[in-house]
Amino acid sequence: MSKLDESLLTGLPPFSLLERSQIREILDQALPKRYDEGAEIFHEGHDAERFHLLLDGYIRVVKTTEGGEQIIALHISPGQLFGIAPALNRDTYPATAVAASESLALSWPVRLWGEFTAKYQGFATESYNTLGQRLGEMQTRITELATQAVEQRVAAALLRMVTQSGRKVEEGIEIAFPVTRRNISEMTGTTLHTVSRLLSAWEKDGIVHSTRKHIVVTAPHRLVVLSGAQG
Amino acid sequence: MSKLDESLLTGLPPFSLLERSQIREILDQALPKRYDEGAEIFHEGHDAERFHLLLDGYIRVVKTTEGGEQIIALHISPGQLFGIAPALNRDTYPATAVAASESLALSWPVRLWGEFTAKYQGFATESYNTLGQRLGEMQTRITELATQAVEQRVAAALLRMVTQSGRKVEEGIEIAFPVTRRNISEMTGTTLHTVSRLLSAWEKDGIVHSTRKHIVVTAPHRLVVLSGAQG
DNA sequence: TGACCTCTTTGTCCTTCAGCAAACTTGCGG
DNA sequence: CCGCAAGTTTGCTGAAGGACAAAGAGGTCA
Repeated sequence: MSKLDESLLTGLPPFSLLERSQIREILDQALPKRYDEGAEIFHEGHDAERFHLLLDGYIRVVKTTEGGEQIIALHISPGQLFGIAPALNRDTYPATAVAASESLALSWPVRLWGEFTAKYQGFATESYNTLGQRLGEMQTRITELATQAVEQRVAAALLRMVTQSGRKVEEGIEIAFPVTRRNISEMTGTTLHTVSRLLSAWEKDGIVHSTRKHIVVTAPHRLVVLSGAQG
Repeated sequence: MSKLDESLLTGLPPFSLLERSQIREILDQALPKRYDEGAEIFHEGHDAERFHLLLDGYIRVVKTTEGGEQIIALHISPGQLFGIAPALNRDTYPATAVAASESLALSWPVRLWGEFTAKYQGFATESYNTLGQRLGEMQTRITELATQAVEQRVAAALLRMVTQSGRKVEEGIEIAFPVTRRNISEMTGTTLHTVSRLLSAWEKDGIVHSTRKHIVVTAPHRLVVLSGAQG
């Protein structure tokens, strides 16, 4: 097995302040792994044995209710840490992580967490920044769910995915990983039927263009208006 | 001005591992302050200049939408840290804190945060535990808002307040701070009218007994059933 | 004690959206 | 190339709960 290249980590915030030799050390302890679309990286409630860094692809962090309904808590983009239960002193994962598209991630055993935060300058800070952002995002979703109508929430969810993972194509901006109507309903607390109706309507209005598991936003500004421009 | 008594902090988790002399040091740097019911402790978006510890009373952490609607994000009970923006590297408060009842809190300038976490054993750990719990609670609220009907959410909200602050009285368990129908609607994303109807119905059923700003849960188990026993 | 403000209750109407049902499309595996 | 599974669309119906309206009940302050 060939060694991982140092350039993998060089640009990433948690490691940006580190020496080449330190990055080497970190990489030598990392376990790289590829995940197929739909594959589970870790499961809610299981022992948190490793923490992860996404190099490529997209991850959905999902909670399942006892009724069997799923709620998408979070999307992870390349370069982000995830499954960082140790940062919160938890010893089980609070949610399940599933690859939204084919993905590549590194992971380390949790016992290295303490070492990383102590030894590598900027690592702890950056991790807590991430946490803060996620907390803020969750806040926003709570207020959305509590105060906004379904249409606005769906619009906001689309916009969020676009900002987190949008890539420019000729028609507009495309969401870079596969998304189903059901997925969107799981992000917004509605049904896939309602999402389908909304997307159909927006398609007719020329705001989005969608095919199976694939969405391009052609008029983001109009979506912003629909979303009620929260925050 | 008289010195603060060391026993104030002795039992509290963030300080439980510390020496008497260390607690003295910490107290000497603290600014104690009393807040009337309804008084604001800090405001969303303002510079986070201090972090706080609630000694007595109850705090509501509130977000306001641009439409002017309020959402209650969190309740703080005595012994808990709050306004800990520095833990997440934020330099502004993410929400507004209001005293739900007459309250007493200590506070320290944020520049001491780094010192506290570095110097006092257990302080950092405990803070991040708290954060983890709050994150988990927010998760729970998101799934509730996304999947449960209003009645279940209101029942769950009552139960949450009862567990966090309930005190036993002869009739049942009483929520230890003033709560209005509007407050509950702000916790559950509904209207005060709907909350009023629910409470009236429950009163008729002998599940709760409520007077103005004041709620006693007389049959908690039945409320658990109504809440759908989430989690 | 009276005026006022906040909190609460209750009624009626009406919109939104979930639930149910069924058909259609697309892609994949055998 | 066919069959099947997963994803999507669309119509219909009904119920939950938000919006609007109005009045009653404490509490507080002058």
